[in-house]
Amino acid sequence: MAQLQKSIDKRTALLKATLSLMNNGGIQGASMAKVAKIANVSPATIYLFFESKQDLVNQLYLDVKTSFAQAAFKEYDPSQPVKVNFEQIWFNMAKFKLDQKEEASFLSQCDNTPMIDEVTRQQGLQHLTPLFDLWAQGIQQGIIKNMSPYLLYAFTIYPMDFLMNMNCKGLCHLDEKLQQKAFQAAWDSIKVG
Amino acid sequence: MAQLQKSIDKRTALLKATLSLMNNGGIQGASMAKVAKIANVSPATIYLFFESKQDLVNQLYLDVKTSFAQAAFKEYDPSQPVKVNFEQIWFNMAKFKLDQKEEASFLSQCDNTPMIDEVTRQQGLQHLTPLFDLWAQGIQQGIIKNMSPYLLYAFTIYPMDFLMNMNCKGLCHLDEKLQQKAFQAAWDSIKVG
DNA sequence: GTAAAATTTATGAACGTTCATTCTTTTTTT
DNA sequence: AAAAAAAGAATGAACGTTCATAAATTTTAC
Repeated sequence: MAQLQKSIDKRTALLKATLSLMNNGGIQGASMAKVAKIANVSPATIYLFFESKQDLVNQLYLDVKTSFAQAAFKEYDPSQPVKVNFEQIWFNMAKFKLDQKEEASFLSQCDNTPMIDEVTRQQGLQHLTPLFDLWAQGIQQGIIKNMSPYLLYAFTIYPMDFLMNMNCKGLCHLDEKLQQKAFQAAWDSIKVG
Repeated sequence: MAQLQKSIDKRTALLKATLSLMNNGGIQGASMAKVAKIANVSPATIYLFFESKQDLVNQLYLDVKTSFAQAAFKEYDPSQPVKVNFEQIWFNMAKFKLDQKEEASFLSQCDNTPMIDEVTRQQGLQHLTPLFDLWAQGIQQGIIKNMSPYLLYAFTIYPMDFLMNMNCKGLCHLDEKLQQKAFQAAWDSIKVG
C-alpha cells in the first residue's frame, strides 16, 4: 500500500518536473535527463511509468486538462439559468488560469503547437462537453447567438489564454475589475440583442 | 548584382524551409540539417546568413510578422471612420491568415511558446501600432469601450488564431459567412452600447 | 582579352554535446 | 531467498556548430 503511494508520488513528481521544465524552455527544454534529475529519479525510472517522452507529454496534457475541467465545472448547477452558469464557468476558468499559472500556460502552449497527438488533443477537448451542452441550451433559448461552438469558444474562452500570458509577463495585471470587463466583452460577443 | 540576388534567394529559401519544418514538427522538428537539406544548401551555409538557430527563428519571426502587418494595413485610409478602418484591418488579417496558412500558424505558434526572445517579440508587436492608435481614437470618440489594448486584442484579433487553427485541422470551415459572424462577435465584444 | 592570383562563397566532414532509450547491476521489498 | 523496483552507466543517433578545404567569382597584370 505504501508502495503504491510511492509509485503515485513518483509519477506525480515526474509530471510536475516536466510541466515546470516545459514552461521555461518548451518541449526541447524538458529533456528526460533533466526531468529525472528534478524528480529525483534515474532517467531509466521514467520508463517504468511512461513508455516514451511523447507518452509522458501526452499524459501530462490529459492530467492537466482534466484538472482544468474539474475546476471549470465546480459548483456548476444545471438548474440555474444559462447565463448564470456560463458566468460561473467563465470565472472558474479564469481563477484556474490565475491560480495555476504553470498548468494554464502549459495548456496554451500545447494547444498551439504540434507537440500533442491529435488523438490526445481530442480526448482533452471532450472534458469540456458540459460547456458545449450549455451553449446549445443557450442557443435554443435564444439567449446566445446561433454560432458553432468553435466561434463561441474562440471569442469567450480562448481570449483568456492571451490575457493570462500577458499577465504572466507582467504586461497586464488581471485584477478583479479587469476580469469583470473581460467577462463583459466575452458575453457581449455571443449574447443575443 | 546577380550575386546579391542569389544571396537573397538563399536566405529566403532557408527561412521558407524553417517555416515549413516548424509548422509540421515545432522547433524540434526544424533541425539545422533538415533546414539545410530542404533549402538545398550545406548546413554550414546557414551560418553565413544567421549566427545561430535562435537567430534564424527570430529573423523568421520578424520577417513573417512584418509581412503580416503589411497585409493588415493594406488600403488602410485614416480619413475613414474608426469602425470602417477596424473592419478593413480585421478582414485584411483574416485574409492573410487564410491565404498564408503556414505563416499564420507559425506566428500563433511563436506567440504562445518561449521560443522567441522577448526583445524580438516586442519588436514584432510594434508593427501593430497603427491598430492601437485606431483603438485609442475609437475610445476617445466613445465608439469603443474604454479598455486596455490587451483586452481589445484578446477579444477581436486573438480569436482569429484559434479559428484559423481549427480551420487548418479541417474542423471548422471559415467561409465568407462565418467570417462575417466572427467579425460581428469581435465588434460586439468591444463596441459601446 | 586572357590567364593567373586573390578573394569571396560554399561545402562536407567532423567536433563535442546532448538526446531518448536500453541494459546490466544493485538495492529494496516481499 | 526470490522477486520487484530502481539505479547508473552505456548505447547509437542526432543535435547545433565549426573548420579546413574546394569551388566560384572578382581582381589584377599583361
